[in-house]
Amino acid sequence: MLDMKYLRKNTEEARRRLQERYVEPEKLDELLKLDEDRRTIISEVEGLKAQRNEVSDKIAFAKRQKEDASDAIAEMQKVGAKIKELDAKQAELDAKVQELAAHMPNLAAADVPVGPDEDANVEQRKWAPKDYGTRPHALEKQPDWIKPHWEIGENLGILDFERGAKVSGARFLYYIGDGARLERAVYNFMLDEHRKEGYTEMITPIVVNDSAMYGTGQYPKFQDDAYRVEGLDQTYIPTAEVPLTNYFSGETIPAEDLPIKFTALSPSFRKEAGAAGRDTRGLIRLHQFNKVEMVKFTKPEQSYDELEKMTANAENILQKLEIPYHVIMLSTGDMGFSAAKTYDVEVWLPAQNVYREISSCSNTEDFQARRMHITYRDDEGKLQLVNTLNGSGLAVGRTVAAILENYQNEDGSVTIPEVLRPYMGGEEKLQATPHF
RNA sequence: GGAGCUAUGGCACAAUCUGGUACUGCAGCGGACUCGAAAUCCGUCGAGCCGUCGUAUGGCGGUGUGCGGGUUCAAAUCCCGCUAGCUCCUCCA
Repeated sequence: MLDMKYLRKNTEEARRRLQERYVEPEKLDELLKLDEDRRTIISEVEGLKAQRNEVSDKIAFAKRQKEDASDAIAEMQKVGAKIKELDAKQAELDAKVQELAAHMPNLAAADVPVGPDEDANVEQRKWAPKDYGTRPHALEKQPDWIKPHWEIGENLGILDFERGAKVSGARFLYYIGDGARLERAVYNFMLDEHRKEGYTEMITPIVVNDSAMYGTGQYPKFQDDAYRVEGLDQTYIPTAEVPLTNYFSGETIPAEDLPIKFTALSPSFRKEAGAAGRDTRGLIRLHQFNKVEMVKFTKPEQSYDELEKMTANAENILQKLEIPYHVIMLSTGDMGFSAAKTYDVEVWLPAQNVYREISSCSNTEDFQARRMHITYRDDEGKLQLVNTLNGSGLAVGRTVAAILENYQNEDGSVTIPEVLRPYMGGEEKLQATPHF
């Protein structure tokens, strides 16, 4: 949620910054007009309420003195009717202002590249291991035996997309045997790494209420992509960002506790509305996937430093796994609704010869905190909104895909990255193990 | 799922039956006493949100007794709906 006072006082700047986010300027004009109408009504109705309060006191006093007050009561009946009418008008305007404001995305930070889509994103840095050994190399032509991860997984008998589709539908799958074990090793490794960095590990509700979805900005605009529980005002989370960030909703956090860092593994549910036909194979775009999430609550002056650190925490996972990636800064048109600035970490998938998003780290500044009313007291004792950040650390299924593709061998086996071996009972290789 | 009870400032509580300035204590803040502190005494204390005025510490007004409605000149109080917690029954890992 944007700050109405900012929009009123800095209208021209706001207009420009909203245009950067591809919001039509008319939306802002409409919002400000409604806001003005609303304030006019408030002034009017508050005057009447002040009058009513005053006269009611007099009536109370008169009654105590056993005097007659029927004239005043008759007069206040008229005032009361007028107040009721204006209250209703104000409620209507409040709802309209709320509706419009709730659909406005966050403003971009000053250094975010302006552009309509991913073509305007700007690469920040690239990383690759010093020694690839015999693995497919990010910078060289790929050998012709290289396979996409879904073929590797099916050949090894560790991924079953067909049964997933049979039992649930497209974009669902089973992990089997070593596949399930690998997924578990990956997210345990991630959680352990984040714990070392001071994140508090959480297990959160996977179903949340509407106000939580609204608080982080998924609602009201993106309801179509959510798995909503029929008959209840609850939703299967699209990311653990929702329960983690809403943990403090409505609360004032002691300033000395900031910054606070949470991490959680959770399944994430997305309908992927509008993605029909894209990435239909493999682990890239599923309706249900595991993700390790990072969330931070900070003071405003800390939040951009903490964004850099969070992105580094995501990168750390891929560096320890020794998988190539690059980091890009998203453009104003490609960023998510609540974000002021976003870094995507994209992992290299050799079989497709592309970088694919595996983490998205965003600073929402006070955009979510304003919706959720999360505050702290500054040095002067005044309440201020905290800043909230969120990032994947990392998408687990996509990490498994990256491991399968980057660590595949010509004989169809997959070498297990060294850091995962302690989590895999010391095993060094995934071999074909037909199960069922 | 059924029944009963509960929800008031940072904390603990009163006022609810019988509608009329939300009591008191603790904590907090300011002051007195003191070399200083404790104790004591005096004063102050509804966080936040909204509107408005002001360069501003802030003033004025509105709102604010879990949430949303209703009745009334006036609601913590009466009525309806909801949420959460507790107790019992039922069920369950």
